[in-house]
Amino acid sequence: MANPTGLAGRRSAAERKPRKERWAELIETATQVFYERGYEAASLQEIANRIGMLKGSLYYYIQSKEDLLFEVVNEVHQKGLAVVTALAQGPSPSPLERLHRVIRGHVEHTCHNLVPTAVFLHELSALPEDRRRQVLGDKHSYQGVFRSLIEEAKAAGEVREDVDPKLAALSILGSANWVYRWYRPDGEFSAQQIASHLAETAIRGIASEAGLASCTR
Amino acid sequence: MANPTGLAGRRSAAERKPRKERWAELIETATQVFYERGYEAASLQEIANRIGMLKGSLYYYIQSKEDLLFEVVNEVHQKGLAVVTALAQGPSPSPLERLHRVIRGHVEHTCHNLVPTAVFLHELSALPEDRRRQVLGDKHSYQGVFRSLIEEAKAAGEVREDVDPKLAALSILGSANWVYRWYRPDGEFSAQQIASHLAETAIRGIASEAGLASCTR
DNA sequence: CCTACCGATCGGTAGG
DNA sequence: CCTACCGATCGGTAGG
Repeated sequence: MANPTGLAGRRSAAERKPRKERWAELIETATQVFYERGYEAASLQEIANRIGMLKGSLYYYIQSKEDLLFEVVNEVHQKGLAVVTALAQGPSPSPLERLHRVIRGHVEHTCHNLVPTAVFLHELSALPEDRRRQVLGDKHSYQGVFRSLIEEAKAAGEVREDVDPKLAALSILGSANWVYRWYRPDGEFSAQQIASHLAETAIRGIASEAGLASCTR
Repeated sequence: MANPTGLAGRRSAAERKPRKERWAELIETATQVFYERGYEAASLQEIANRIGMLKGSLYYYIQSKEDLLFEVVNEVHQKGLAVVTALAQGPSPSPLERLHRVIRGHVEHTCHNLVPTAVFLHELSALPEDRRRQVLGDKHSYQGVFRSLIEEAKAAGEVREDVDPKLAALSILGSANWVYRWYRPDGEFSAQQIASHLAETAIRGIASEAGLASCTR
């Protein structure tokens, strides 16, 4: 480390960065500290230290510590949801193929945005209920994307009759989300490898014989 | 509530309970408070209040707050592991059938012990590394049970050749563990329903044609 | 953004 | 287990 004290050192006013730039730096640092310590255990003091600012000065940018968590969590949720909905709407021979693509995309996005995703999945519960709902939206948007695809596939006869779409959606989302707990960029499995495996087994788990036959992978 | 202040009220020395009884009450209360607030946000003050004791008096039973988390987390982990290993070793026509049973048992155990399980899965990371390892053991015991069964099934030709047992184990554990995030005792799905679904889809996800045929459910 | 604070609460302890 | 504490740190603020 260039700075063994962990303090970035305060700058003179002349070095002040543009507000937008500072804000981005602040969010990035907060994400990292929340990831390492957990939201509750993370202190504004440490965040301030890392960006070379006094703790009180953070309030030039925020109204409360909670604002930081909200921002971090909201940002990654929007991004992830965008990825997943885009893939779900794309063209494809069959709903089951689209589901396959959505799972892959979701898992790869998780792996490539491990730190903010982990904060989202682990610390969302630290937000008060109203702000949590503000992030998630009134609908179960994420779950809804998966569920709709499964319903569609079921209507097309590609999914077994005894499969409950909501239960299946929760199950698939679970195996996918859990990835943040064990994936490591330098680990033995690549993001693509994990994404492919999860998508493949999830599809096989719910597909009817007809559905399985229609997937030519 | 019988006591609207949230304080249980202190007892006279004559009402002092046996140490073992008090200890059990303490652990149970700590589990609940950790569940509701998260470990970091939970205060010893609140735990003490709920059992009608002064905060300082807790140190008659513990050396640190961390002791409480360790105890809670260790207890439920041992119990869960016992359930799963017992089921894995039981008699059965095929390894895949045993895996089916293990997944069901694991999920039902999770649902029936939702609060301590949630604390285990969510707050384990709040323990320092050495005590975390002390809980989990040096081996990945949980993951190992699932992985071994999958390896066995693969050797018996019941699992597809292209399935990586470790990846499959992590995937199945993920969908099962995630249940603590959405299962509610009064929700629309029963523990048995969820357990059956997860087991069924997980098996179908990895089974070979021969393996699928050998499972007559 | 810094200076200079504050009240509240936290985990924990000595001594009985 | 209670009495009676303590130092540290926390999130947050007034004023510039």
